[in-house]
Amino acid sequence: MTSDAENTSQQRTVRIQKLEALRESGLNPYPYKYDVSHRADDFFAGFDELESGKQVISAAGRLMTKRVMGKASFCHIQDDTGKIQLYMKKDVLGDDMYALFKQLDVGDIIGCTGTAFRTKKGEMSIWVESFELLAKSLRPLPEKWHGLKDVEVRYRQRYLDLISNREVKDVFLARTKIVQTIRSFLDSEGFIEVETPILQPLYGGGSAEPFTTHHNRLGMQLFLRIADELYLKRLIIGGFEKVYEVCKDFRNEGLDRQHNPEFTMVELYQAFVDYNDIMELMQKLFTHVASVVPGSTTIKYQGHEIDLGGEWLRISMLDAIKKYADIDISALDENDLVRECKAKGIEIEESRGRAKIIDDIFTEKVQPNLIQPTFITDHPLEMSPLAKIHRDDPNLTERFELFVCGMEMANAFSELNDPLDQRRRFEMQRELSKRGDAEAHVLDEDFLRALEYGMPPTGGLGFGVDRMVMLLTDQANIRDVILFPQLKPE
RNA sequence: GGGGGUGUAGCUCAGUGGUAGAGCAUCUGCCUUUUAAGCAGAGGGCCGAAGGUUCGAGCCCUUCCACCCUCACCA
Repeated sequence: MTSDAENTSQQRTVRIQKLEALRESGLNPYPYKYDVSHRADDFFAGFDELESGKQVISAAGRLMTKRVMGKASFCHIQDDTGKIQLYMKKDVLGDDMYALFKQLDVGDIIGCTGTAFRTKKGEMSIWVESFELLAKSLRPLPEKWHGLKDVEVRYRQRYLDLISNREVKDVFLARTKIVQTIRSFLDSEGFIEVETPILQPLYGGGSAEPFTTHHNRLGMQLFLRIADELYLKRLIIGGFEKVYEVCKDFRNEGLDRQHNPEFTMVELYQAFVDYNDIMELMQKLFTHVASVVPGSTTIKYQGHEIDLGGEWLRISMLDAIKKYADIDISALDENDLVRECKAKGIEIEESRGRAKIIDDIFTEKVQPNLIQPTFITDHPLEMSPLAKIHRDDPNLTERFELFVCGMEMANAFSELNDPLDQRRRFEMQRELSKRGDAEAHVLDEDFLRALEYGMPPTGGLGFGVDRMVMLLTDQANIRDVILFPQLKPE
């Protein structure tokens, strides 16, 4: 992308000349404040009273359109809540101020005072008595009718996207509302919101490659967290019984429409409950959030109609793989699985361990079928180094993942609280690491020490906020729910 | 990394080998309830970059860059 001064030179030069002319005439093109009595939504909501009372009001915003018709003009200003039409009349404003108006450019920020009135066509407008330039704009805005379409510019210069495309702003307002709703739900359930380190001497709690960084004074390598799990469990050990964190996590992975290297999760941990309780909590939370945004438990996502309000499907990982891939993995070791996948034409990467192969089968054969909300439960032991062994089957764990529209939305366990078993699991991961698995969990002695003091039975959950927002706002790409998504450098 | 696509004026887009186009935006003039305001005129381009083919390249070829889609990778 080319973008700079030389490109916009003509229009920019004209605007800088206007700016200098304003300064010479004694006007500050960048004054300090403006008293706003009404924003657009207040104005429209109270219009009838404002009009009949002839009350003088003030409004401010960015000039978005401008129609000069000789001695009278119309324009629209846009504020945080909407657009208001202004009527500027030469014999009301006086010659000087009207001349100033004609010098304004679309994109300038102005404030005005005046009274409410309706035009002949019925548009609620302000009959402007005076206005003031609040900030001069030096670059032309995107085209008023088509808006800004160039995706790269939309992400790189998100402010232009937000100015030009109202529906984009609505998605981010919805995101804020969703996060608020999650918080208020968890608060009302008695959870305590906490903050744990982003810079960690060891990374843990997930299978992912981390970003590394360095602390100069301590002379040590640090990692940006890939998950919060191990710190939140330390808090459970410390006596907090219900904690959660809205956490930015970082994973050094490829980018696609469901992955951004920094993303937001909510993780929560509750003492004295198991994964069945957490499953109920997840469902309750999700349906509650949907009932606020978009406002219904029946939602549409990319052409699918999703019913969050009904019964959610539950199927064990083994049964799901039997059903969709026709493989009974419980009886098969790593070599058998490799053979079976080859026979069935399932693409897998060999010599990465049994867990990865099962995950490959699941991702390829099962996941795309999980459209309605589905809990996949009871994952094999090797896949789940932080989950407690299943009470009925020592080869499985008490774990679930939630899928909607083929997207993984959440991951939860009855948390492993047997410190000696946890040590063995870390050691299994170390073997995977030796075999070249860059995402294997690393052994965390400090965490093991904490576990050895005793952690109560605990249910834990992590879910992706970005993906939840995607689902609830019907966005296909994670970049459309992250204000400033990661891009290659310009 | 593989496959497909896109890149032309500030923005949205036309332009399949023969002088670089439109609408909006900008500048000048007219216009006192317009609303994608209108009318008349003007300026604005290294056609993503570099090579090549050709008498002649925005267009054809090669390489590169950026972005999008898709596959792979990635809980």
